[in-house]
Amino acid sequence: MARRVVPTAFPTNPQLRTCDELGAAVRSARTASGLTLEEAALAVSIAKQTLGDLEAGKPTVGLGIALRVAQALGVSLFIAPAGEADQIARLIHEARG
Amino acid sequence: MARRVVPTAFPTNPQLRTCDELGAAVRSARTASGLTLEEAALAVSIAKQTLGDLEAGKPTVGLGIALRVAQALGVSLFIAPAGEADQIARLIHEARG
DNA sequence: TTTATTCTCCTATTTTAATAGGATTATATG
DNA sequence: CATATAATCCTATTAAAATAGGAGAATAAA
Repeated sequence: MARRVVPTAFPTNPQLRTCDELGAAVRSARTASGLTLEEAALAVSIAKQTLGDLEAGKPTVGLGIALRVAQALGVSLFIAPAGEADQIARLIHEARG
Repeated sequence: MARRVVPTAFPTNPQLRTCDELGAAVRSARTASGLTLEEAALAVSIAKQTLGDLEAGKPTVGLGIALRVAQALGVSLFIAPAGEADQIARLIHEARG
């Protein structure tokens, strides 16, 4: 009789350009692990509203919080000079089949 | 007789874990393009101090600002589930020779 | 359809980010 | 070494993030 945490899709595009994309990834990772917003927020020591904002793609969230939450929930980030971007995006895409 | 913008190295580790790493990448990209802190800050419409904070790895900088500056200066980011992290890191590393 | 639970809003408060301007420090170059 | 210039470090002000707590809306599942 209980509503469960609803799984969402991880973004297919490997390039991270916007806050929305990071938010979607974080939400996907959180729901995949079955944690509620409140549980996850407690686990990373932030307010549930802040985590909600991050998942909603609000650009106002602090960079440190965003990186910490991403890592804690299982979202990995990568960095490269823009010149390598296309090649890397292709590599990741291919590696997924 | 003038001091020029000093080039710095881009982080070798493709994985983005900390604010410091993003800061180092941004600084590397900025200096590579020969822009001063003030010029670059003006170009992306933020205060020079904020850009300085970002490059110094301060976690307090806003996520939206960080992503916007990274993109504008030529730093590309990628995102993936943690399960793919090692494989992707290896791919990027190999692609660089 | 009902219901337990999750998520999203809302308000108020406190903390802190972002800014502007300028002073100081550091250092690449001549 | 001398010095022009970039980066850092101040101070003060304004704007906004982060928080806590709870009310309301949405919705999986029985």
